[in-house]
Amino acid sequence: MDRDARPPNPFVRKLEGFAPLSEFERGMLERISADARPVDPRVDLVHEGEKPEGVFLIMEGMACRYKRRASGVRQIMAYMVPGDLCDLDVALLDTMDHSLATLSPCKVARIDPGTIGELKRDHPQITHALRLCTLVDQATLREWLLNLGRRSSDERLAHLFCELLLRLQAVGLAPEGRYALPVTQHDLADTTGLSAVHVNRTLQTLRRSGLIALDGGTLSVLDLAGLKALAEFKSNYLHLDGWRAA
Amino acid sequence: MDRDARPPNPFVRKLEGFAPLSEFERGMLERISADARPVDPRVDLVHEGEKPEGVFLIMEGMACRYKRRASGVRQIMAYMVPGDLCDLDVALLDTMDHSLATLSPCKVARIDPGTIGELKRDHPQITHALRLCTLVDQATLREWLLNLGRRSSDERLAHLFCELLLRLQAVGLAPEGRYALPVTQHDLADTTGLSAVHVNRTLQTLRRSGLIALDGGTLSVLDLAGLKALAEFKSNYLHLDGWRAA
DNA sequence: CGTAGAGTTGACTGCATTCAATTGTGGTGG
DNA sequence: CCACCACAATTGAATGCAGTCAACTCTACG
Repeated sequence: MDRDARPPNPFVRKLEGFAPLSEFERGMLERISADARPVDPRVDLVHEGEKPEGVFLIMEGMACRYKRRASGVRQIMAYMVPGDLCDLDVALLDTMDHSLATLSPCKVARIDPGTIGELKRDHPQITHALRLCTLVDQATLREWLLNLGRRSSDERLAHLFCELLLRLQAVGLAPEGRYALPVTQHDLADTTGLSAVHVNRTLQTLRRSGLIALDGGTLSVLDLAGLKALAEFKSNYLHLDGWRAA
Repeated sequence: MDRDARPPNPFVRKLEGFAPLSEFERGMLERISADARPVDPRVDLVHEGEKPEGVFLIMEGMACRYKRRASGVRQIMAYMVPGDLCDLDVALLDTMDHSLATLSPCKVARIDPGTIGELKRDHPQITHALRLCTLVDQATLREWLLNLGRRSSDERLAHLFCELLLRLQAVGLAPEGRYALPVTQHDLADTTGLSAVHVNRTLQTLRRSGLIALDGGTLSVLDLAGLKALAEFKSNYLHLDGWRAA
C-alpha cells in the first residue's frame, strides 16, 4: 500500500487502458513524462500558423485546442486532461491549423519527435495504444459535432460534463463523481457554442434540477443517471472498454 | 491526348497531392480502386454499433459520416467525395461509433484490412500520404466544429461550399468553379445544424447576393472571393500545399 | 480599500425553429 | 396521355430559444 501512495502517472494509466504494457515500458513512459514543467493558465503552447516542434503531454491541469475568428470569437475544439497527448503525428505537417493553450495552471511535458519515433520503432504495444488515442480523439470530435449541431444548451453542457467525468475517472482523477473543472463560464461558452450569459443560466437550470453542483472550480455530479439521460450520453465513442474487456 | 481521355483516378490523384508516388505505386493504387461497385443513394455502408470490416473508398458520388439521436435527428459529420478513404485505422476498433452512408448514387470500393496492411508494410510513400489524409480529416472535423459553434447560417453554408470546391478541385471534379452537389436541403440542414426550412431561406440569400447558383444538383460558385470573405474561409486546414510546394 | 475578473440578473431583440400549407417535378400506373 | 403519388423545394405565420447590452454583485488580490 505504501508504495502506491504516490499519485499514479495519468499518462501511463491512460495508455494501459488501451494496451497491456510491460514493466519496462511503463518505466520508459514514466521517464518521458517526468520532466513536466509548470505553465500558467491562459498561455498558448503553440499558436495557429506556427511550425509545431515536438508533442505536448498534459500531466496536470486542463488545456484545450481552439481557433479564433477574425472578430476574436473563439471556438474550443477539444479539452486536454492529464494523460492526454496532443498531435502525435503533428510533425508531419508544416504548420499548425489551430492553437493549443492552457486553461488552468498546468504541468506540461514536451516530447521531441525523435523520442516519439523511437517509441514507434521499438514498442509496438505503446504505438498501438497511441494510435487508439488518436482514434478516440477523432471520435470525440465527431461527438462534439453532434453536440453543437443537434443538442440544446442544457444537453450540451450535460454531455460535456459526462464526458469529462468518464475521461477523468479513467485516469483516476474523479473519485466519487467529483472532479476539478478549472474553467470559466466563458470557456464553457466557447466550448459549447453558446454565449457566456446563456451558459450561466443553463448551469442554473442544471443545478436546480439537482443534476450537478459546480462551485469553486469543482464539479460534482449529483445524479449521473439523470445527467446521462438528459444528454443522451453514450460512452461508446470513448472506447474505454479496451483490451481488458476483450 | 487520347491516352489521357479516361478520367483520372481520384484516389491516386488525391494521394499524389500528399506524397510523390512511383509509377508502380500508382498502378497498384489503380488496381486497388478498380473494382468499385455501384451503391444506391441513402444506403448505409456501415452502421453504428457494427464491427467494421475493411475500409471503404469512394470513387464516385458523395457519401457521409453521420450519427442519429434517439429522436431520429441526424448530424452529418463529414462528407466523403471521390478519392476519399474512410477509417484507415478503423480495424483497430471493435465497433463503429458512427454510421457511414451514401448521399447520392456512388461507386464504392471495399478494401480489406490485409491489403491496407501490405501497403503500410511495403510502401512508405503511400503510408505517409494516407496518414496525411487522416490528419486532414481530423483538421476538417475541427473546422466544422468552428463552423457549427461560431458561424451564422449563411456563413456555415458558404464555408461548406468553399471547402467542397477546393476538395473537389483537388481531384479534378470542379472545373470552372462548378461541381455536382447531389444532396437535398435536408442533408445540408443535417450538416450545418440548421433546419431544412432555414437552409432553404439561407440558400436564397446566398443566391440573391450573387455568390452561388444551386440548381439541379449542381453548385456554381459565381463569386469565389465573396464567398470566401463571407465564410472567412482559410484553406490552410486542408493542407493542400503538399510536397510539391515544399 | 480599490480594482479586476468572474458570476449573476434583467430587459430587449432577433435569428432560427416549428407547424402548416403550397408549389414544382419526376416517376408510375391506369 | 393524364391522374396520381412521393419527394423536394418554397412560403407564411407564430413561437421561442439564445444573443446582446448593461448593470450589479461577489470574491480574490494587491
